[in-house]
Amino acid sequence: MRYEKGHRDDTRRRIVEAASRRLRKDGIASTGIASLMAEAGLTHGGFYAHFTGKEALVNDAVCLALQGTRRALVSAVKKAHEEGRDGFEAIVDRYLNRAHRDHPEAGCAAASLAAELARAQAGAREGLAQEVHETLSVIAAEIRGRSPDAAYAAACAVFGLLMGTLQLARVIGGPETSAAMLAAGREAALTLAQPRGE
Amino acid sequence: MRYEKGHRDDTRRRIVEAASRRLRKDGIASTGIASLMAEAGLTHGGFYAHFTGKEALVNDAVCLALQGTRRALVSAVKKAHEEGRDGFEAIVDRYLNRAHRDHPEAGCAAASLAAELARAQAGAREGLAQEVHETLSVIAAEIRGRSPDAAYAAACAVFGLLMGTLQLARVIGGPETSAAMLAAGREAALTLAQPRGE
DNA sequence: TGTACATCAGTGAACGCGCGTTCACTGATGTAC
DNA sequence: TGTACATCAGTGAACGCGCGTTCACTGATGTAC
Repeated sequence: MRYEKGHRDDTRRRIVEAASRRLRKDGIASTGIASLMAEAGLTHGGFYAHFTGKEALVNDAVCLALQGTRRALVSAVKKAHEEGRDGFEAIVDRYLNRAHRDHPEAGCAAASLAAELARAQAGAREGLAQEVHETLSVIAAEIRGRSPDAAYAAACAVFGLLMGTLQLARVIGGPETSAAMLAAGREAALTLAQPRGE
Repeated sequence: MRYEKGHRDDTRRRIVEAASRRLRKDGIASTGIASLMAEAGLTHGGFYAHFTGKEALVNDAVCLALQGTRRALVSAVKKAHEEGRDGFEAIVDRYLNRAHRDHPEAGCAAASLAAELARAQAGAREGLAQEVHETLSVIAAEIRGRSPDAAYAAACAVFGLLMGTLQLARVIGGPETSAAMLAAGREAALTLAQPRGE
């Protein structure tokens, strides 16, 4: 067909975007190449013109998703600062809420896929560490009154708390129990970011 | 063959135990009935004499694993109390350490499978909520100086923190980065259980 | 005591299906002459 | 301006494989007579 310049890149992007949503929704093992390509409006054979294999796609899709989450946190922080609110609190509220709990396909890839990625081949998590590191830095920047190292360490714990709490809220049934989980996580996150007294 | 009394129950237990390890190691979708039965010394056809389907096995195996984790925490608490140490600190150290990070097959099922269970059919997580609730109660009992409700809410956050931190430590490469994650999680957990000043 | 039968945990072939990957092919367009 | 050819994103049949589940069957034992 000889497509216009940029067509190939557009297609690739479309596949990665579709994968990014499907992987978060269904998990890596349960997401098939054929149905994914169909979702992107293509047939399965063309997949290997864009990627060396499933591993490579997973890597790209996970990185894209993590970038999206980070951007969402950054923009929540920016908006909060503009309105004179606390940036850290904005991050927590952006992460621990019902919409995020109920829509994993549009949410944090770490919460949806961390355990499965830990089991995956190395090629599927080449970019992961860097993306997580940058997200942790965004969180650390909103923790005041500590040395950079201490703020980063606190950010690690906060991100673990957010991820873990969201997972619990998703897996434990009952709207009220689940909402209580989110509330408990929120309060704990704020405690972790408080200026260190004691 | 007409086996001795109790043989059937023994076999069933053996299957559930094998599944409990394999599921935590490889995930639900990647664990096949046939290879699981082979691991238990049987052929795949016999599976349906013991379980209505994969869902039912997953449910039993996850509950067994969570019971194991809870017992480990309870025994760590007991030992700590006998030696005059803090029970909560014992729980945290029992959960966030290198052995647990490196051996998911013998570790916490929530950390390995929470996200996948959230996607699974209802039948695969019938017993989950109760098991998690009991584990949260064990943690809550070691958080002093709060009302029962506040201690339980704090336990929710602590368990989320432990799960999330362990997952991050597993997925982020580099022994030193990973060890720093565990240390950050440990410190944060202790902060969350501290008597409430501020 | 000896024989016929019921029991039932476990066997293994077979079912339809989806998986990741390969590959010969298509066909609309840009380029060379 | 008109024709022949190269390009290459995308197609779809085919590969071997493992999946969850079903089912007719096995065969050692306990029980009934």
